[in-house]
Amino acid sequence: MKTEETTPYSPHTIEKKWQQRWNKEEVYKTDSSLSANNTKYVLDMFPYPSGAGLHVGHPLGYIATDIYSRYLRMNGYSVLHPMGWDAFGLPAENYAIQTGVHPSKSTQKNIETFKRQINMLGLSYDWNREINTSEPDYYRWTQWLFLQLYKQGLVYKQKAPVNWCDSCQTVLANEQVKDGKCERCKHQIVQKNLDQWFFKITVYADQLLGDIDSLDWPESIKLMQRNWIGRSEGARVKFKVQSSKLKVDDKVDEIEVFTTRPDTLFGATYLVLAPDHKIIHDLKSQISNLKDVEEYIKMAKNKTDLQRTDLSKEKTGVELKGVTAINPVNNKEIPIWVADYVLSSYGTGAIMAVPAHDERDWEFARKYNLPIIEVIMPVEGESHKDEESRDTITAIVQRKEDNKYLIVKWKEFGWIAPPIGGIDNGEIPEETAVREVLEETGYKVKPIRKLGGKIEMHFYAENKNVWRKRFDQPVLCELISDKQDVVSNEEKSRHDILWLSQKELFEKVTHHYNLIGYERFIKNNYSYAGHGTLINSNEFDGMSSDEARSLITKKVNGKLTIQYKLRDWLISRQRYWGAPIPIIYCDACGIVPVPEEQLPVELPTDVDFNPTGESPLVYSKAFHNVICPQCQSPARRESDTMDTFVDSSWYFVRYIDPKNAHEIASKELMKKWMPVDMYVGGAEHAVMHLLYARFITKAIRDIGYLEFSEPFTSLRNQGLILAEDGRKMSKSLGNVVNPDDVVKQFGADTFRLYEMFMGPFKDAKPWSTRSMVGLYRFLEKVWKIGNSGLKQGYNDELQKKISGLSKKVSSDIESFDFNTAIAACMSCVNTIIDVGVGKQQWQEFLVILSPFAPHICEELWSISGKTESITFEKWPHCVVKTSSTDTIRIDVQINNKSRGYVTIKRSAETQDNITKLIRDDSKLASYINDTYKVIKYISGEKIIIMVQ
RNA sequence: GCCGGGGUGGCGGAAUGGCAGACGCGCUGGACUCAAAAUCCAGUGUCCGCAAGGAUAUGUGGGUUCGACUCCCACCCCCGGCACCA
Repeated sequence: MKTEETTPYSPHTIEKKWQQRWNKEEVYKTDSSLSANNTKYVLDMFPYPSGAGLHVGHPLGYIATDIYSRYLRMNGYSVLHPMGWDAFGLPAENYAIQTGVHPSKSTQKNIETFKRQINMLGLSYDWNREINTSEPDYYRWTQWLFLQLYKQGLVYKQKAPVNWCDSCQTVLANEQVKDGKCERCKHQIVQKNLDQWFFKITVYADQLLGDIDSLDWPESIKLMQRNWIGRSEGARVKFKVQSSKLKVDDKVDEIEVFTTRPDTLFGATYLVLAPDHKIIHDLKSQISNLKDVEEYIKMAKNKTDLQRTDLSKEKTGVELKGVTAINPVNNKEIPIWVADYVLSSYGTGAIMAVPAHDERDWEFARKYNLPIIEVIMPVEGESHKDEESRDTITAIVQRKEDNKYLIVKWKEFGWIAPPIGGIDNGEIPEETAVREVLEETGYKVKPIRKLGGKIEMHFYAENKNVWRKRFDQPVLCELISDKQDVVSNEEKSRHDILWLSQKELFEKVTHHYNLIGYERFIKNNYSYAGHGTLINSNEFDGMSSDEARSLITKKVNGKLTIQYKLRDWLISRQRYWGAPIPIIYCDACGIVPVPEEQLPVELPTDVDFNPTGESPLVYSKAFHNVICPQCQSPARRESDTMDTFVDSSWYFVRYIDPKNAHEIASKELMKKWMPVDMYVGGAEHAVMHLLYARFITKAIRDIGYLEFSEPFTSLRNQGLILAEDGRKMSKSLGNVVNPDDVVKQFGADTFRLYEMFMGPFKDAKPWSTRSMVGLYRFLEKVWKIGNSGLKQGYNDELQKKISGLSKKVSSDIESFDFNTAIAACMSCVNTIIDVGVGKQQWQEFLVILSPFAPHICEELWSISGKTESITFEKWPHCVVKTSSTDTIRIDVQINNKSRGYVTIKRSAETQDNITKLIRDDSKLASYINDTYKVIKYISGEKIIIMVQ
């Protein structure tokens, strides 16, 4: 292309010009008329307006939704694409403590910065719908929501052990505690018993779990939610408590446990209570070693969560002497222990320990010498008709010098297995093991002990041509001497002897040879946690775990139940900068909800922010003292505020109708827009925000305000943007990239393209300022083409490319593969530079590029003669040209190597013709000689394979 | 430990089971220039070769297939989440 004198690409002039114009003409204002159909709601997770301003990670998601929204508009949709501020929160309050600047002031200032930065990127938000959770107009409805939930019985107040952060001087929700530390300030969390408000999210546990399946969300997020909700099926079983001192009027006569494995009840050899279990207190008078017990409880209480969950440490516990429990299934007397490996907050806070079939109980039982009874026999394979049944042993022989194991390789069948043999009449398994090892290998061994219980195995014996069932007992043996006895020739001819390391065992030992037994042995863990066949369980012997669970539960009058890990949502915060909880305490009337017409309960301004452990609101006379709405006598207001996650659990509803003074949002408008079609944000909200929003949605639905159950139909996560050094961007490392600087240097369009081009949207990827020039160069090329007098011509090769481009970019935008969409645009521009472009084709190209780089495309669009904004231009839908259907491409492989392809008319597609084509193709012909022939030709897959 | 997601040039990354490395960065050489930037042209996985070309190559080892980055099995490593939930 000739280098003509054109105006240089000057992004700042163009971008400023178009941003002003879009703003003035309210191009992005939502068409909110009820008649508008084909609506889409595209939403970003709204930011907390921090003092640091916009970080380059924020726009990644915003640019993606902007591209998505622009694409949808061009496809005829009416798009709701709003932005707002999650403005309540601790940082603003902490800033106030340091500087004395009121949070509303600093927040307002931060919002201005954020907004300026967002606008500088040319993002197509409808600012008429801007919301701010810290404004009374907004939190009035947060409070209203609280009252609705209260009315529904979904809110309660309770003294409960809560997570207290001494640094933040407030409680935290379970979800906000990471590794026993405050998620925000990393301070150690302590447990405090406080009177706090809770939302009953657990009421919805079942629905929250069940509805996950229907969501178009990343599987990883769905899984995290499922795990967080943590549903387990099991049973509650009561154990009678027995004591030498037990009096008739004693209240405590039983302990209820929750177990997921009622089928193992015969193996329950002791009970364990959590250290803070109420029953311990009630049993006090019966416990003979009370001092030891109290000391243990005190020690356990002083442990931090981090210490308690340190799995590398041994479990500890203490027996309650003087009391015992009765296992209801066989009336056996078993000891009761207290140990902090049992949690009071899950199930009943008490467990039945089955050491033979639970790893933790096993570890504990071994340490304290508690009895271990096997009641489940593992089963490998499935049973078949006419099985032969035999009792066998597997001898596990370890050589001390090198820790290798004695293994036999069967020549005829290729099996690799330890010595195995049938137990003869009158033998005990240990004797069989010694005998078999000697017979097969000539080694003399002595038995050490049985490894766990028997294992039931079903397998096909190839050598005998029959299905077999074995009840196999693994026996650990020790080598007496390295010397081998003479082995009979018959045995020798059948197998070789190998010594394998642990690792090799897992790799080489073949199929049905006792892998369960091995694994349990090698991992030094003889508890078997899987299902199987019951043994040592009286009348239930021989049943499967599945059959036995309900029958045993029934026999002991237990109850089959479902247990969740999910706990109620603690929403009280002892801080100022949040929505006040709309509750009044009256000496006469008790807890009185603030009447709806008195909302909002506004935050006072006469407060001292310095944290005291109580809400700063306590010290505001104007706020604290109030008249009881019921009896008009003096009363006081609740001084706690709500967790900011309450604000963000419903904000997407308010965007629908942000200025409505009578309702949270008009039902008609909600019907029109909700639920959110596409929601984009970071994966760090996998369980908190996203679960809370789902819960609140279901709750409002049940109150009658919504007609759907899930707020976010589709969810996409953006990946983290790392610093150039590959580490996380952080102020302290000094590696933060400021979007202002980048835009100043390259312009917004380059910035947008770069962030989308960096790599897959959902992946973490490092920033590279150096690589940005590539995108700038690309736009310079685009600029040059757009400014060099366009021909009227029409180029076939290019038209094919542009049709393909429209298809490629469409599908890439829909699947959030923005990086490859941009690559395709670049490739197209390279073609244009090579072959030239006609005006109409150029305009089509601009439309395709415009969602990514709207400013330059608007400018070139107008330079090309258009007067309307490109915003609502119709997206060029590729007409799939069918002219090429009668020719097909046949890839050619010669001697298993792809060498090229030939194109042929479908009608002429015969092997002879193809053979000729290959011979005529100079490149392909160079790979063949005169005697070559086509050996295989797969028409449907367009593949041809030949051998010379 | 368990559950996810990944391992492809110097770098970011492309590849419905069909010519691996698209696109971009960087680098090398050349053109333009007094010179340098910018721009343009050519090249760029590795090894052998003057070249044509050949060999080799997608974490490691096996397997399925005419054909494997892609599917299956085992292992190693990295990232993220959960973690005594009975």
